[in-house]
Amino acid sequence: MDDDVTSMNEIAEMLVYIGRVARLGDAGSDLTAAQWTALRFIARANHVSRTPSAFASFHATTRGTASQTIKSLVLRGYLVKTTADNDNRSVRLELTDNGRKAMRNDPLHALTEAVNRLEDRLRDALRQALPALAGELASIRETVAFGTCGDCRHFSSDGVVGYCACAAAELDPAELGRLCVSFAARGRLERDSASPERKELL
Amino acid sequence: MDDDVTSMNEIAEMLVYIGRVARLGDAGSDLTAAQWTALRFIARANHVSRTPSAFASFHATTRGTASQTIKSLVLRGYLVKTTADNDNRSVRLELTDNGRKAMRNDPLHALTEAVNRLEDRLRDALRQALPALAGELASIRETVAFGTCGDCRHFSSDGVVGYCACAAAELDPAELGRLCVSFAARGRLERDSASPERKELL
DNA sequence: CAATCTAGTTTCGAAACGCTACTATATAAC
DNA sequence: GTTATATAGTAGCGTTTCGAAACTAGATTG
Repeated sequence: MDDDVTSMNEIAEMLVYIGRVARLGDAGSDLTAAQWTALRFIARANHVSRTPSAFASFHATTRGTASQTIKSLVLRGYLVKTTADNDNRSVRLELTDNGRKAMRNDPLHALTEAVNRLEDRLRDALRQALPALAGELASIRETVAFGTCGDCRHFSSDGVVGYCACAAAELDPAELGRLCVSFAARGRLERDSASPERKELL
Repeated sequence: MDDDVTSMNEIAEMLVYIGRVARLGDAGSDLTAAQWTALRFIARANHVSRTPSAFASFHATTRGTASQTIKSLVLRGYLVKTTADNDNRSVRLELTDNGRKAMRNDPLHALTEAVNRLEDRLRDALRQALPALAGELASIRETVAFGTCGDCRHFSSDGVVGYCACAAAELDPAELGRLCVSFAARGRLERDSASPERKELL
């Protein structure tokens, strides 16, 4: 029993350790760790999630800090801002050609390569365990979880086109693998009322 | 093929995301995230690894920064310094009673709890995959990996007492589950000459 | 149309961090 | 045994990050 607690702690510490080491490897390139995280997020987020606010919650920081990080990327010409069609307060972010080019040198590739070298069995296990873990963590913390539309509870498919119950609209197939702020994990039911303020997005 | 690359990237990003979210939850308590990391490390490191330098490499930062972080914990009465018996330059760090008490409120417990809620199958997979991943990452980066004596290549046991080939000495059973700077992963052989400067420790 | 909510920005102070320079001890070379 | 070199740790400085709070402006509710 006590043994078990110890081993959970070891897993948790290892997770933090790996995340930190991978993130800090970002040093040396022309972008800072925070800037890489932002660029990566915008590159992987779906349409409604490519906003400063969504990045702020993904990055577990404040909107103010997120705004600064994004501003620096816009100044460097890696991101462009456009105002959303339906809401003049809101900003949509997109990668420029330079941004896409920069992403090809993403220092995270070291971790990607490390994942690649794992046995298939372990890699598959990670693929399953990590989203579940992110969901549990978000539930405990009562924060927003991030996940892809294809894994989302709001998603359904009639075999031909995907549908998102959250957006109440058909889903562009390209969005399926993208991150969404209004992601809701499938499976466990208790998590239903975790984040009260989750309505209009996507 | 291209699909595979995408999914490795997703795993890598998820790892960084979870690590970051867990770490940032540290905010709100009386210690900063860096201070928690230091306290946690000293609490989990074996005898030869409870030094400022070992913490610096674990935390992927410089010795200068590590020194500051540790100084602040000493000032707060969470750590004490003693000079090593055999080397007057070197410092050994230990938790005080206050330090141990503080550890009971470690904000990382949210992640530990999340790990706890996973299915057994997934948790076991993490227990295997993460050390392997840390080893691969360290190998790619050519940095020091961290792991516990029990998983170390230098470790052997005749069934009664454990022995560490690196320290050339019997191993206190209490050290088995502790982190060590001179950890060397078992299994893959190619990793043998990864870090040249790994000799005298433990 | 007034009150309230939300998206985003700005400013400021505190801390983290990397870098460089420095002290002191240990080890190696000759 | 003296000199050179490596290692453990610290101190100071400038940059960057980050959180908190104040602020602007567009949306929403009643």
